[in-house]
Amino acid sequence: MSIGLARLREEPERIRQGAIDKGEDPSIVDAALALEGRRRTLLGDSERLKAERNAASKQIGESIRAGAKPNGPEVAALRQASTDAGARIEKLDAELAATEAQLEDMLLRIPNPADPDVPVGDESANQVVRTWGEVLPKDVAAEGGTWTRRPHWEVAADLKMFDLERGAKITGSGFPVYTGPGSRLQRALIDFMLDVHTEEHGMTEVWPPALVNAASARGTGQIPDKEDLMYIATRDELYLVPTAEVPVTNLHRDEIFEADQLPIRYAAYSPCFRREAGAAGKDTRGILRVHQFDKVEMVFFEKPENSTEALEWLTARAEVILQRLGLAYRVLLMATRDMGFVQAKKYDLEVWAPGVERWLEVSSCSNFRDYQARRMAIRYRPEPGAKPELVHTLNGSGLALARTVAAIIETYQQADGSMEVPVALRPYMRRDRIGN
RNA sequence: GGAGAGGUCGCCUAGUGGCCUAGGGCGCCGCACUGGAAAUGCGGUAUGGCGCAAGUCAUCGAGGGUUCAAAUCCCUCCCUCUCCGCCA
Repeated sequence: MSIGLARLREEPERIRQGAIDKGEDPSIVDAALALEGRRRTLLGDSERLKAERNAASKQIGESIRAGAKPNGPEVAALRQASTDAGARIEKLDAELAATEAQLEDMLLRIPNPADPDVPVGDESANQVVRTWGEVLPKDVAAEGGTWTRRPHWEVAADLKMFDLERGAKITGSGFPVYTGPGSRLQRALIDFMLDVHTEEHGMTEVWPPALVNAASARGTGQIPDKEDLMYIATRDELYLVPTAEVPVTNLHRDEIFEADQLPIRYAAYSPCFRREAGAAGKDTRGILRVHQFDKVEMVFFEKPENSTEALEWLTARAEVILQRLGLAYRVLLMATRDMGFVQAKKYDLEVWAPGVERWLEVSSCSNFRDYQARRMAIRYRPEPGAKPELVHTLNGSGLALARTVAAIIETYQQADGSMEVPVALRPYMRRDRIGN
């Protein structure tokens, strides 16, 4: 992912301001601009010499064909000229390569400027755009007095829905084992979400590999920036996906679409593996922060003029899932310093978990505009025969399972310790309640 | 894992050191012919960089090497296909 050179030259001010808004050092923008000037000078010099060398080589061929002796003085002089040019080219190209590497490194450190309607500031500037559903209280009034909603891990332990201790035994902490009704709930949720996105929202279902190669990890920016976030199978140089975004976005790396093929909208299930380095000791109870979880991800490839609208639609598709599940949630418009380096605009969906009395992030819906597409060279032809342009990419969870499961358990728990099954999931669960 | 074959401009294919700045066919686009169409004919038809432009440079799976010159020769790697072995 990176900023485009053309844009860097055309609107450095906006990019500089974008960096400031995201809390990054804007001086890289000027440094990159200077390097870009140097690159063009070197490139011009090198190409002029290459043209000379090519001409000389061609002339050697023509002379020999015309009858000159291959070892005669005429050919020797041409050969010398070509060799000399070659030596200078070698030096120039080495310098050029170094300059380009440096430039690329800098471009990678210039963030994608946020859209104009994104609030500037840190997380305190995040805006709650809308809320849906009833924010349930922890204490519930009932005929026989009151009862208190418990955290999901207590309910789940009684209902034998997952087993964290044995997960820790066989793998490590943060690797839950879902059992019995908990296991079926996983299956039901994945099925339900994919059905809604494909049959009702018209997305194409994808079931991608859970490991990707280095080129793919680089494409979506997992390496080199977020390498310590991922599990790596070093022996085979493969990376366990932290989200289906990685394999699915890479589906179309180095491809050119015709305009009538867009938009392309995928819904993909995958397990997600995250080391969560730096989060040790946070959210250790239950399944609020785990190293392996399941997720249905939406990934869109759009024409640039439609991406703004597409983000709203995508976010609303994730909301449909929460609404069908009957879970209270709120939509946050993330502020510049809280939204991430590569996003132009991002909404987070947070679901209310009444047992732990917290808003849990279950979806993050982003528009990357052309920033991600540039790195992966994903383009389209606006008109037949026209010059290819970068597409816009978007993605969003729809939804992440573990936290959604926690919210379901805490929302649907009953006074007697059992759990009601959300109506939308009953056909998939083939039961109305868990326990009793 | 072993043996063999192969990766060329959307698809098929030609091309064993210099008229290859890659030829032909199919498909596609434009024009001509036609009442309209088919057939036919003519022209066009990769991507990226630099340049106001003319143009120029790079790319024949990827990377490196030999050479004045590489699709072509050498080395390493990747992928596909066939056969064998192993296997959910």
